[in-house]
Amino acid sequence: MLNRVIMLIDMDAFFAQIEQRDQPELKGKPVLVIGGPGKRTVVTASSYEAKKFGVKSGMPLYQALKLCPDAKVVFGDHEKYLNCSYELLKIYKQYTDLVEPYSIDEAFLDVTQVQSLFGTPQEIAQKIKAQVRNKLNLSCSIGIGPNKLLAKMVADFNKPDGLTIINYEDIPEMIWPLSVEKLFGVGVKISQRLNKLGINTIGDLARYPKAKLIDEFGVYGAELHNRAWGMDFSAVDPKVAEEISSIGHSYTLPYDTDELSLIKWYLDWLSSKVAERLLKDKLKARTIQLVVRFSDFKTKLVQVTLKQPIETPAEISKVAYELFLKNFKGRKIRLIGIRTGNLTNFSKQLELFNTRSKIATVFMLANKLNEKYQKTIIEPGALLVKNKARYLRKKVGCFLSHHQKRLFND
DNA sequence: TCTGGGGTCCTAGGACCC
DNA sequence: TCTGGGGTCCTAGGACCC
Repeated sequence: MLNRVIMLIDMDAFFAQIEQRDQPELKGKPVLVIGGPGKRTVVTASSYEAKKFGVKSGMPLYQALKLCPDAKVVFGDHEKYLNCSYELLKIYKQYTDLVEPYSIDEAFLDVTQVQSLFGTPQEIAQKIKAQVRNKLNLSCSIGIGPNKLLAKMVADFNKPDGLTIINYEDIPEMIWPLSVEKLFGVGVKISQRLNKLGINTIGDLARYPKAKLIDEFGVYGAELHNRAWGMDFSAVDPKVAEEISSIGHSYTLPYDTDELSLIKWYLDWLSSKVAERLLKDKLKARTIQLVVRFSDFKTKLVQVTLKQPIETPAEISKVAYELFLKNFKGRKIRLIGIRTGNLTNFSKQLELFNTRSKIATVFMLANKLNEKYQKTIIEPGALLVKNKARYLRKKVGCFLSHHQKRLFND
């Protein structure tokens, strides 16, 4: 098989860099980008000048300011960063169709097939870096490897403004000395368990008997072992990022509360934010999750899956509030959130209008009418009426097109 | 002075259907 | 009279990533 050439492009301190670009007075200074006001806010991004003091993203702001008292604190502008992210993707797509956005500031590119057009992997990377610099006045770091895993791991090597290439034969020298939590998929919990087994570096993991890892971690043990050997066969897939599987919002309250009226108010607010995004993406949701974090920081999640998908703020909030009353009433919470899943694309449903079964067509028509009048004109029960065609004709006859009438009369 | 907000994927057990 | 196995959907929890 042809050796693949995969790139991971990772923006350097993305949010902070954009702010330094747009506010020249911040250049060369430690900058902390935060999400919002409040005592409980954390650092979402920090400039390299701030990182030197030990500031990391996710750190509470008060803590970061202790480490770096002179830092400039800036409110993040997520929309601006998103737009910037789109501009970056446009640049990448000039080089290959195989661009997989991985996060707001990272993307994988498969450049295997475009080397005859744009040069060696290194030359392609340099061209992209120059273009990002010239067009957006931003710097990025690029990792190049035979698969996504290795490309991603080495992208961090020479940050900022780095360019690192790795081949399979470099794994013992470049990857194995790294501590095991640097391996993609190894977080706090798993690294603790690995450490207990005497596995501290990725090399330790690679040399550890695979069978024993499987005993300890199940199938994930085999996966970890493969990763330690730099094995990853996953493709760069431009489509993965297009399919949204859940949409949610959450909020950490300024102070812990068990007050129902307040909780209800926040659920209404969160529901409207969720509904707004559902509408924008023409989606409806069947599963509603309520997320709650208590004063002791334990987080609970309960969910319900409905027969029919919903989309309006009122519907979502009602379901979430019922979940709250049923499960968490009377307990003090510090965070509340709503996430929706089991999403169906409403525009696609409409496309199916002509090929759907009659009953589905009736349902959709009923839904549309109910929506139009903001109330239930046709109840689901009506659809079970034996002579539903006549029933519906009587009720909504004047709205039916010729085609629809024929459907009902059949 | 405690620890954000946006996601994804995996697992295990129970319900239900065939 | 005693007893099945596979598939799918749902819930809850856990781990991870940026």
